[in-house]
Amino acid sequence: MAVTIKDVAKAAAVSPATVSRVIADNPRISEDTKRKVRETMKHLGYYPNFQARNLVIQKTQTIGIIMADSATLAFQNPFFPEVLRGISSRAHESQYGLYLSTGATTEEIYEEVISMTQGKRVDGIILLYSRIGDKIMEYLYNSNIPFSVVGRPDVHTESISYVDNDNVGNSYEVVNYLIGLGHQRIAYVGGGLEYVVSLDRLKGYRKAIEKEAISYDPELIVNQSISTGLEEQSVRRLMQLDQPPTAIVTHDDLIAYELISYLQDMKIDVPGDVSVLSFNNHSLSEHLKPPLSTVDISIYELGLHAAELVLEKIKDREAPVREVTVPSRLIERGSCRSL
Amino acid sequence: MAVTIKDVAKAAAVSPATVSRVIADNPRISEDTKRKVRETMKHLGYYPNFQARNLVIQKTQTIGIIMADSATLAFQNPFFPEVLRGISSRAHESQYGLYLSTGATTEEIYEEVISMTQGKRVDGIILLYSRIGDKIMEYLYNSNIPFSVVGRPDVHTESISYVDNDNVGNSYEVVNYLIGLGHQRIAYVGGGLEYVVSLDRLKGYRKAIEKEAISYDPELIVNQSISTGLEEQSVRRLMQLDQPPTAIVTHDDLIAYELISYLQDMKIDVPGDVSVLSFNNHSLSEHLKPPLSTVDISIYELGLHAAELVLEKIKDREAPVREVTVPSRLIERGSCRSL
DNA sequence: CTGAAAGCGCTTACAG
DNA sequence: CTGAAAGCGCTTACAG
Repeated sequence: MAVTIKDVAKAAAVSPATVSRVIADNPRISEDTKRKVRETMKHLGYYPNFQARNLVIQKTQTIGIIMADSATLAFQNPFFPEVLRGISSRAHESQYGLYLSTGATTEEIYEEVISMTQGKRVDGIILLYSRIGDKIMEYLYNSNIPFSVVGRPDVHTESISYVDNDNVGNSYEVVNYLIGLGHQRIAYVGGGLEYVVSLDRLKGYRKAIEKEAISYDPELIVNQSISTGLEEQSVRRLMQLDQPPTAIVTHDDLIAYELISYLQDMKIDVPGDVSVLSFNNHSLSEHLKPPLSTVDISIYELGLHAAELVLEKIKDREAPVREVTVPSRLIERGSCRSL
Repeated sequence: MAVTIKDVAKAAAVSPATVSRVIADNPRISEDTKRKVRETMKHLGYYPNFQARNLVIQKTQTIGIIMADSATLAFQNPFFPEVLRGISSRAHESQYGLYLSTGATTEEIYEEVISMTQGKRVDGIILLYSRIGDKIMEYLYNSNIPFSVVGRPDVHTESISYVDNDNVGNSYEVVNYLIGLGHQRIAYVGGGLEYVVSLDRLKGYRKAIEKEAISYDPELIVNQSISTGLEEQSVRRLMQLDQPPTAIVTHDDLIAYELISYLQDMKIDVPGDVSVLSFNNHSLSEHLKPPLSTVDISIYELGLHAAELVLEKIKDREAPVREVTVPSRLIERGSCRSL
């Protein structure tokens, strides 16, 4: 079959141990034999077998990436590829590979995580979401497996490495911005309340509202499950309120445009009648009409740091837990107007 | 450390061989001992070590996924997550894992492919693109490694399993549709000419044009590299032609909307002044203004079959090469008008 | 129906 | 500076 370390050893007239040491660039091996061995490796087309190597060193040099159920819309969202690009970049730098969860349901993914960690397929895990009462995170936490989370964990927050934006702060700032433009009736269309990011943003929203002594009106809140699209009906309900919103904050650019299309169907102009503000800064948002005011949350950086954090834990299990906050910035474009 | 097959054997008072056979559900083991062993496995929390298992059976149960350089815009595009979803689904069904390339440049990715295949990290490869003169495909082909391609290979076409749309046909149909609407000056904004899909679509375009004895005008062709966005300047050039196009075919919805935004900047109305037609049917395209007429190319199916094809090759290296054509359909919306 | 032994392709103390 | 040997955690002929 493939050429092994033994073949190289024989051809180079050294022992397999020596070949192994040459691969590891062990300083105790003379330059002469290194050269000789490397030549025959090249000549024979030798490539080390990871499985064998990993088995003995008890590592895999790979990181498992767990996303929420792939059946969801989250997949349509550019968030995933972009965060992956950040992760890839950092992982590649340290010669780590990426292993992806393939399950479609929460249960399947849970099984996968157990099997990939227990079965030593990966050295650590990046959780691409933070959800309330998540079994997978709980398992990871209890098993003392190196992992990091994109998003603030709702429990054990102090003992888990994670990367996040300042979601409460961002949301506060954004709502405050709208208030500054003269808006008082501000709706919030968020992701499902099982996600910590949604809860945090809702908290920031509320803080900003109440600071101005505007009363918090639950009617103005739509919590759209992340797996379905935005429902036209929710938008309709919102706009048919006795006091409809004059501004809407939403959690993703794609959702924002879907929202805007429903508003247009109802002959409601953006930003003429209603201002819309969003998160994620999709590459398209500057080109569409209206150009969307949105918060850039540095998705690539999120991925980069998530990788950095697991890597730290993998390299040293006693490494201190770290929390990284990645910057966000509001990009003002044309979808909001002052009253 | 972790509990191994030996621990289970000891606890269940059988040999490691027997435990191994129980895991494999070998029919020669009595139901009695199977039950006993399974219980102690459960009790001890045993999970098989993949590395060890894979080392002896000489398989990995994982598929490597190679995308074009991650530095590109292709990543912003929903194509990648959607095709991945299709692949995941099929892979999960057969209990195969997914291993992702992380390199940012062609050269890095090439090195990775060699190391993941030679180093036995994966059993097979899915190439997510087909490019002219691609070194990676050439290597895969020559090394007799199981692989499949999303997109028609430009060489060895008969000896490689791949899945594709009928790109020539689709493009022909689409251009023909525009001609049917009365258009004669039809521009084509395609991806880079290094991709077979772009070449094929251009071929279909040309066929449709020439069938009507409309002369092929190179001025109407823009071949945008896939890694950069569409350049405003190219659009400007197109529209400042002596005889500017009345319709534009473009290769991706996101690009189409970027194009449309440039046209709007130039006070050119879509579809009033120019019709626009695209490929990929992004989930957003029905919601935006104008709703985009686009070709749905069944991206999910593309992934599904790509996985199916490698799996066939992995399971049986002598399995016949197959070519799968996935259906496409033109979705007429509001971005084209008849002259 | 079950076990002892060899082996997958590596690494790494230990010895020299 | 290098080698022989043991071992990582499994599987699988071979034997009984």
